[in-house]
Amino acid sequence: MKKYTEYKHLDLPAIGSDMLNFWEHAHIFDKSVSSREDSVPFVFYEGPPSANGMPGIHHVMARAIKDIFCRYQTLQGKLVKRKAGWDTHGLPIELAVEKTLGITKEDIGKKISIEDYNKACRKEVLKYQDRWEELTRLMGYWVDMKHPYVTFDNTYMESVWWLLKQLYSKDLLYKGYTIQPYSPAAGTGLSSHEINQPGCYRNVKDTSAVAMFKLADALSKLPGAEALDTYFLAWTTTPWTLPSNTALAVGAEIEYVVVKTYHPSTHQAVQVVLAKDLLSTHFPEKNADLEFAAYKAGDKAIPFQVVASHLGKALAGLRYEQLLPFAQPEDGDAFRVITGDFVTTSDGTGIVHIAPSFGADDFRAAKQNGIGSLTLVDKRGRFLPQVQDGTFLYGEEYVKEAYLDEAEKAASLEKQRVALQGIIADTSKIQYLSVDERIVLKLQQEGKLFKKEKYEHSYPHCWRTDKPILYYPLDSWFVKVTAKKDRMIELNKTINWKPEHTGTGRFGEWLNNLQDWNLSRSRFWGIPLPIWRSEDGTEEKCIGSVEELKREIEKATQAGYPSEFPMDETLDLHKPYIDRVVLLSDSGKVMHRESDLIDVWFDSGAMPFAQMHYPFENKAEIDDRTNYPADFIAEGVDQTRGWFYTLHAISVLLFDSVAYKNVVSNGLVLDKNGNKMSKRLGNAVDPFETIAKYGADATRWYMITNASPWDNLKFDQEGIAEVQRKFFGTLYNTYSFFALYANIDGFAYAEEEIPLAQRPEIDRWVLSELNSLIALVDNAYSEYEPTKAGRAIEYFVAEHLSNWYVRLCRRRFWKGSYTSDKIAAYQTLYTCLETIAHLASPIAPFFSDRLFKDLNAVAGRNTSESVHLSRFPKVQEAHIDKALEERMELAQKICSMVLSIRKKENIRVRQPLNTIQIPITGSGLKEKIEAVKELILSELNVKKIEFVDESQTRIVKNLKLNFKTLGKKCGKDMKEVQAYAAANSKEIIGQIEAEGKAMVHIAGNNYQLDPEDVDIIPVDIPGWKVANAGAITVALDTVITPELKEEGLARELVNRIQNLRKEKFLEVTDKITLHIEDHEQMRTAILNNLNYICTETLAVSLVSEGPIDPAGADLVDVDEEIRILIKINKA
RNA sequence: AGUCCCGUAGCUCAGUCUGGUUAGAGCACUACACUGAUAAUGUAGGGGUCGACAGUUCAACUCUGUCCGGGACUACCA
Repeated sequence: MKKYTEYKHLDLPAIGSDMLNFWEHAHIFDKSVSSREDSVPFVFYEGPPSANGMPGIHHVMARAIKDIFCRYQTLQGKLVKRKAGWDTHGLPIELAVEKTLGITKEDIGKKISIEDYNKACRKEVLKYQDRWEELTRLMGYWVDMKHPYVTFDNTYMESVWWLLKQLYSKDLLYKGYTIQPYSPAAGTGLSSHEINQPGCYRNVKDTSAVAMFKLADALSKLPGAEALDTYFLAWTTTPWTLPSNTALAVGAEIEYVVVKTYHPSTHQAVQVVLAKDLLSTHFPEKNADLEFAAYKAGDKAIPFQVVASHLGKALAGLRYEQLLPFAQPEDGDAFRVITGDFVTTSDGTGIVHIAPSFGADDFRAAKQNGIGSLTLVDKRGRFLPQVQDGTFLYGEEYVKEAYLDEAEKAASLEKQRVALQGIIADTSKIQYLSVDERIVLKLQQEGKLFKKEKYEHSYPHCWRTDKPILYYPLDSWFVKVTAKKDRMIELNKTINWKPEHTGTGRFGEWLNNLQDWNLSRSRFWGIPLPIWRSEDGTEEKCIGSVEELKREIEKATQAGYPSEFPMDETLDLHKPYIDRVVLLSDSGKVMHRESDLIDVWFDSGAMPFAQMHYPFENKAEIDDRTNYPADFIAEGVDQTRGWFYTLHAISVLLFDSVAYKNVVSNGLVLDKNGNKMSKRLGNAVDPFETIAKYGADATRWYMITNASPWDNLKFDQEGIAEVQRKFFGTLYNTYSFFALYANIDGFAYAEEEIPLAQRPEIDRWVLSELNSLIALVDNAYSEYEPTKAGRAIEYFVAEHLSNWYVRLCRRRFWKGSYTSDKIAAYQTLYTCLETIAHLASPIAPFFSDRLFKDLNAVAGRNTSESVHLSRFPKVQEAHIDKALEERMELAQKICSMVLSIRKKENIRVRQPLNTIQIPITGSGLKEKIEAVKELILSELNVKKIEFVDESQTRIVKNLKLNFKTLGKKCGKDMKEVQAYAAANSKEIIGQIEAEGKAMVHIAGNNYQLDPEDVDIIPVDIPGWKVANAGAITVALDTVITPELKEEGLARELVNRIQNLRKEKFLEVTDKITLHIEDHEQMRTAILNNLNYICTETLAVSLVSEGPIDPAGADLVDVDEEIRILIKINKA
């Protein structure tokens, strides 16, 4: 006879390692895939992590979510392949290598060859691969780590090249200018990632100026304006960009005013244009009343007067004279007013000076409006030679003071002292004047300056050189995602986002404001852009495969341009090797590779295709859509504009399809105080330690059930301990209880299934609840709501199964012979436990499998080797009986109320009582209670329930208004009706009970109260002890008759004997003989309950005798007054 | 700066979509009970201006607006 395994105590970490062993030896994961080879696929994509850092606790969170739904779908019979992946390129890796080697970007190619550098990167990137694999294993995340995709593999890179070539052929890949953060001091562009490092933004004081741009169009285009010189006012904190100005931007819906005033330096009458909202910051209110005629040159108070007002969009198209004409833009129709959505009236003048070369917004706005640019600053941060006038500017000057060293400053100062004579009174006294300051001086001289001031603002600095950065136009390759913007938005609407707002909000907004994707990175370790270009830039070729590369190399070689590039097994498509390839254009020109790498985000976004080396292998799987798009992906919410976006963009652009149908974006894992975890702060939680201490199941369960995955999780180890106790402890206890008695009775589920109809109410109830639970959990998993699933399982186990079913049914398991009632109890409990194993297995894979295997090792009901190879339970609709569930809820409520009365009256449950009374309200209440009467009586240790007709006048009733119906009826008089009803509740109750309605008169209005407008609730039965909750009231007869007292004593005695049995380590099944010392108060109690006492304690004989020998006997207190000796012997 | 999320008991969270009667759980705390599931369990208690203000409504934790605090992402702008 096989026995259910019984355990000494619950050890989740041990169960974890046991099950890991079993899974590995029996190849359960492989089987969970191979056993479903012919089934419908459920496509999952693993977002590749970068293994150059240690995995953290948040990875357990993200991976638990992935695992849950993959396991669930496997239980549903789907084929769920999961290929692991590694993200291996990119800046974080390069920066880590630079740090390790103690070098900077400038050293690469000098102090260290690119070859060696990239070798170091290749090594760095998988530094912690074994730790990642170990965590994956320990936490029970099932993913195929034996055959991962690796983004630095040639096959992966080849697929990426193929995708790039598709983009190229579709004209979706182009070379263009973009404005990027650029450090002239370091001579390199910076990524936004670099700029966002702490300390890069610093407060600096710059000279700001409001410049005057003279209207060049006819005044008739500005209705209402007078016949005066007219200027647009625009503010800048970087006057050095003014020579490169090519446009002015206004807000389309912002209101602008034309103001008549006097020029601040020429003192001529002029008109200026600025935003109405900012009028008062430039023109003090008090000057509005000044007489124009009274103004004299040099007066401090300058009169002004608004002469016209226009919306920004009406100003669009107006032309102005170039402010500082050092050079002309080569293309485009410059020096016009345009509109821009970025224009605000928070400061300045509401008119923005646009220098397209030195600002991202500027560049975009200029491009959209067909306006060319001027880039009058070189890459070292100096003006071009033509920016000189001999007086203020001397050509080839650094535009930021910080770029000059002391000697350069001194030399420049000498120049200034000469050149500025006549403009500045005593030039010997001046300090070095920055370019900004001199431009302001120049504007003032030329009558183009409205105002100047020092302005403090935060400005980004280069983290390597500490010098201010510039925004500078650089050559870059772009993916023209804007060409498919509408389609991307449209297809996004078909994606099921969890939570929804991430898709509509964060992602949707991002798509609505889509910009072309800058693909270029001037780095070393990444996928090289497969584009070769002729020196003059007129011809180029995009290579889409290794094969094509080979052909082109051969072609060039034959024409006399051999490349030193091995095409054998040492092939490596990385730098520096690929840069040695020289190709020929169609017309025979030599072409070299564009030096950039591609954005690492393209690598990961390409994974649906590149992980399969598409289209060079596995072509059909993509083309026939069996492995594409994904049914499900999941990552942190920080990937919304990262991986989620790049997947979507590549898919829509090239395959006109979504890349994934369902996506879960989880929130952050914070420390228990809500702070971000970081190694630096020392509050990072080590996932290995956590799993070792609590087990993966408890960790996963805690993370999933504590909060929805998309909310941030405040990770507190106490919470895991609680889950361990509350959920796993309770479930384990329930199993232990089952195993204990099933082993005694030899229950192996060998008997015929006892039909539902023949099982007692409580069995049918728990099975009904169980099937309701299956439906709920199934639904929650299928809708990607793991928290709801977990919480429902938890609730069922703790409340329904353990605290009610097992507690009430205990006697059925240990009492009496092996009857059909007992078998029904075993079958019911078994079914519950096994079902829970299935339902919980996606979240708690270890414990669930242990439970499943322990049960089936004896019962053999389910032949699956592991719960993870089984099928998800089917809801048996016939078992669900909602009315029964309601009845039981009612029973629980009544029990809890009566227990609270007992508590208040200080009558222990062991003391039997005679009667509870329940006033019957509403129809069917009596029948409902009748059905669960036995449970209530035994739980409460009461003899009988009496139902009291509610019409009995002795019952005290309360009137409660139904605001939902009455609110509609009474409207504004609701409050008064309420007050009236409170004051006259007796009359109203009487009327409604007698006539079925009651009338209320308020302020001339009559309102009829119908029975549905009120609840009449019995609250008290005078002379009884009562409790009420909602519409239910119960009363308890607390009189203890002599019979009841005896019965109570007998129960106390049984209790003491049971305790003695336990102290003496008797087996649950051992029979005993009893000798009880005679006591007058106990005499009749024992006599009248002899049978009861003997069956309960398994006594074959009971002798009550006079004084007994204290030797071998125990002295016990039966109650406060009775102390007797009891002797127990094993029979 | 923009977009989005969050704010309910000491802590972790339900409830808000669809307004209605006394805002609920668990943990923690206190007291008492129960106990052949026992490192479990029950009952009772204290603990809440539902982030603030305004609006809509007979009625607002719930709807609307503004703001405050925390967080994420994106951008960095005259």
